[in-house]
Amino acid sequence: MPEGPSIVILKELVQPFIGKKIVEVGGNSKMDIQRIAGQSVNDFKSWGKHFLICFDHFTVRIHFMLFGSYRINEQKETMPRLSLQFQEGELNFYACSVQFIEGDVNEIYDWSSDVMSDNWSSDKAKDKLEKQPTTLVCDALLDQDIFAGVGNIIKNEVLFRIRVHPESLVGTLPANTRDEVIAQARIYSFDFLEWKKNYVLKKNWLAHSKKICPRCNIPFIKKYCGKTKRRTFFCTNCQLLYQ
DNA sequence: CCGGTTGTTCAGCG
DNA sequence: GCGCTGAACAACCG
Repeated sequence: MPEGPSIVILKELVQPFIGKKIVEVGGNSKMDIQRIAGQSVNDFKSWGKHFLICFDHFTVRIHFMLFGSYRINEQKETMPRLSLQFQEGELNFYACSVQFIEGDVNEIYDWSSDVMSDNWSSDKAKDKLEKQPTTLVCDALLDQDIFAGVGNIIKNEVLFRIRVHPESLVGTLPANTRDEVIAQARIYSFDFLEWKKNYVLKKNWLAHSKKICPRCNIPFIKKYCGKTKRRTFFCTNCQLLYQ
């Protein structure tokens, strides 16, 4: 569920609810979710892993964290965190974080840092990377201020694809390699989107959760890398370490 | 059946 | 105030 492309899929699936009025609200969120009742959905947006439901004067931010899920016109056995009933159809969110954002969402979110956005700016990502040369590239890819939407799977796959060791220093990467990190963070995310839509995402993993490097046929290293200490799979033979 | 995780925030500590 | 660590959250897969 959680990585950026999965949120883009959700956004596409809920398009029929745009402009529709919410007639009833339920769920066990501790936020004041009843204020949503009677409101009409102006738009659905996404920023990285954030799913945004926009109303006239406020926006509901859903973050699925690690375990969150949703159902459209269906229900799960468990109590939803937030349930939106429309005249026709319903939207249910489970085990997620629900937050309210007041005012204009365009002033709060920088769309240029979302790798899935039409407004994505690789130049801004480059500027941010240049400001933190001692950051490990595995940590940089997970930094939502730089690559909003990139998660642990995308991180592992991008680094394998461009043959970069996860513990390489951002500032030591050759310029063209650094540019590949930035370019593939976006390109792989769109590959992820298409594969996920076609239910072939896992089949296309080359590194994430794999035991053997498909290029070298030697065992991958599995290590909890960087200050983010997330599971990282890499090949010490074909992924070059820059330090 | 248990262990681990596509994520983030926050308290506590030195 | 800083960075680091661990807990908390809570669902599903293998």
